[in-house]
Amino acid sequence: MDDLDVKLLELFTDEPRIGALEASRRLKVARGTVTARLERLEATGVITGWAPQLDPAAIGHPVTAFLTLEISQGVGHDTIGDHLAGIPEVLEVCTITGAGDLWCRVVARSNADLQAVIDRALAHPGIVRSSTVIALATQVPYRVLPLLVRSSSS
Amino acid sequence: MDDLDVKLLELFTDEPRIGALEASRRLKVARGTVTARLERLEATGVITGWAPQLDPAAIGHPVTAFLTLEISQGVGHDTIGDHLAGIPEVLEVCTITGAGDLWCRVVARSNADLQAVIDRALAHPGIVRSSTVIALATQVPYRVLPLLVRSSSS
DNA sequence: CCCAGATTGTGCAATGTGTTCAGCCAACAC
DNA sequence: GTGTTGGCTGAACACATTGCACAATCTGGG
Repeated sequence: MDDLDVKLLELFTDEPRIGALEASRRLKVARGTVTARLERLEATGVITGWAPQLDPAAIGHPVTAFLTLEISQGVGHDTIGDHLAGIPEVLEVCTITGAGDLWCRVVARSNADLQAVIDRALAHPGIVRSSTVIALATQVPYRVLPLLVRSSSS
Repeated sequence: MDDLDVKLLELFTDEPRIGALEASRRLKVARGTVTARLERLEATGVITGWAPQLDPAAIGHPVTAFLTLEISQGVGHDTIGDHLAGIPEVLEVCTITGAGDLWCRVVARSNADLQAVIDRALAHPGIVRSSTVIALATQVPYRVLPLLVRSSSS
């Protein structure tokens, strides 16, 4: 994870559709080096994928909310996780610190639809309490790159 | 946004490095159709980018936490947003419902480092209160595709 | 019925990819 | 010092893919 790796990732983040050859020209290295570096970054898990990023808002789900769920004692997190994974509007689920808690990101077509989504999410006897906050605006869109640029030492 | 669009997105999510030609073979459509569809999906904002996905854990930041910040009256969200945007470990910031609140996702090298990151995030006079939860495990990794598969009507 | 827009299949030149090769250099162990 | 290893380079090659343009066909709505 040296300077070249960081430059590569910056370049491919800015202009993902350039190929190995064009990247090698920009960075003034051999094409094989670009290929090898990218392979290594994928092998070490730094690059987890090249899938296209999709915008839930653009496919009719402009409402985002965060749910915090409290799970009853004795019910596995995985049980609830599987339940939530079955709901398409649930985009992400994490276990968090606290008394057996889960956090999840959900989206919906409207505030009314959000209610329905939440109802579906909560329709599991293992969930004893929940709280919801609605995301109003994105101040900083999800990003990872700044981490790299600063700490290219790792 | 019809069935073909969904199949295209599924295909490119599963195997992003296949090209237009290979995709056209798999879906049994003309290459030009694949190209045109992808261009349209990008133009309409459904596909927001093709950047490689990076794993913060793989670059030395395995600790994830969610902060909820309460902002003092009269201080703009943007002010705090800019402050937070300047911190590389802050990966995402949203305004949320509630009394002038912000939510953010931060990562850190360790629990000790997390403390330092949080201190930096809170080092703004406009922030009057905060709470932190640490993400322990990912039950459902971030995804969008299930939304499409179900609601390909939109 | 007619039309605009989408899709198709085709062809070609230009470009990029996968692969391999030998040569070079720095770091390292002995 | 010597030898070895690993990474980078520049080059070559066959092959696949892309960008672009074209006319033909299909399809849904006015």
